[in-house]
Amino acid sequence: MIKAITGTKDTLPSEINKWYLLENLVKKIFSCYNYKEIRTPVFEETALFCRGIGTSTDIVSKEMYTFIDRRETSLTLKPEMTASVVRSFIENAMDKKQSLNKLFYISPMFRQERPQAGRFRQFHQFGAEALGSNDPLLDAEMIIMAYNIISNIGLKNLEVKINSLGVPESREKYKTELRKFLAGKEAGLSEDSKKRIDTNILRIFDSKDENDQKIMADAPLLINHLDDESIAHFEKVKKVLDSLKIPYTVDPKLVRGLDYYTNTTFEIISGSVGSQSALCGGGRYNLLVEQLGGGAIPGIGFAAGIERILLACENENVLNLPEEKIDVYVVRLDKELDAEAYLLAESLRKENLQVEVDYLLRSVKAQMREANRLNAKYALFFGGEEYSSGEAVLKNMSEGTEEKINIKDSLSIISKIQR
RNA sequence: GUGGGCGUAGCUCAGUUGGUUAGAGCGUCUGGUUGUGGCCCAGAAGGCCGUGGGUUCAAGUCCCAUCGCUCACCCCA
Repeated sequence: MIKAITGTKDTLPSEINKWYLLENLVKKIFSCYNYKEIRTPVFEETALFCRGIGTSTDIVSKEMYTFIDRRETSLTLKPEMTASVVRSFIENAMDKKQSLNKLFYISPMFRQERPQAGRFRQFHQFGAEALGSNDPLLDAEMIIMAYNIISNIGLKNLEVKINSLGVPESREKYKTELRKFLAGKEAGLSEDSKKRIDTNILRIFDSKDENDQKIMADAPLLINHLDDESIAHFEKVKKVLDSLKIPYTVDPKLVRGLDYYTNTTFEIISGSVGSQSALCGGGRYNLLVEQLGGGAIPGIGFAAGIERILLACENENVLNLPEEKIDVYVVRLDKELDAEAYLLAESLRKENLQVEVDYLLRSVKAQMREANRLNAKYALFFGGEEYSSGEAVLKNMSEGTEEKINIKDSLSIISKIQR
């Protein structure tokens, strides 16, 4: 038996309505903030992600689905959206058409990681990118939009964490200081963290190793080494969040993994999923557009994991949708009248009713069981004696009441059904 | 890439110290008088017990390998 690829899964009809609901909420909220949807190809030239995300990151160094096409070009299934959006932004000269571009997306992403709770190899994100302004109000807007969507859906066990990484100059100065602090303490660090001293020293703060945590408890914090402008920027973001009573905490140890972040970074964490608890993450990237060959244009964005949000919903027992119902089940009383029964169903469907008929030539009893299983509001008995007088029997399934109606007069049927 | 747990009907799971034709509940299908659902009752279909090898008179049960699922580490949404 051929099975779905490891780390991928089918979204079955029984769960699709939750996706619709979340996607519609996403579109509605983004539209309130005047963000416009953008769709980009699922694959791009590999070089885009190497330059955009950073070759030293785990995503680029070991998690990408990369392949060579017939023209010997290296292509990669997109592991995240920001690089693609920025590429499109530059390629389509969006900054020349309007000075601020506010974009959103809902799209599959691909990363070759080991699957676990809330992590898949093909997963889906929605997110937003605002390109063209360094206004801290936009930083706040990103956090607010993400928080609104996630809390609107009914999730409770949430934590908003924010931090500022400042600008590269102050960050480099700080890293040197952190290295000085760690000098002589390497022996006590975990193997992973020893490596991080060279690769990504900030990430040592994130370590789950107890000894690492102890050592880092006294380490100098980046947030205390920011330049004045970054501090002012961060203060303004916090002020807006305070005014709107967004329940956030400043987490000086929140270090996002991708190379392109500057200034504000944030995450929304759920306590209701497994170890992969970040439902959403984002931040400002004022250098990325230029790095990808565009102008010196500031940007900020976030991405949220749909599967993780739905998992949290399941674990918190929210997002319980009502049972699906259909309007009418046409019960065929005579086998010979199957085509006529179908045509009757068709005329009702033209009036936008949800209608089902039997395609299996089953007994009336079996058809009624089916009607019940489908939660039909009405059963319409077609055939028999009534057929010769141009009538059919309409049964209200919840009341159990029946009445004769004229078949030709489909509008009268509909008025009965739609009341 | 590393480590733990688990693979028995469509689903959730039982299967006793290895011992006859592998079970239950739910679901599906058919019936319970001629053309009527839900509840109830009766019956039926549906399993190379993940795959391959080994031990044994005998393996769903023990051993090895392999594949898959799952959770965690790394990292990320």
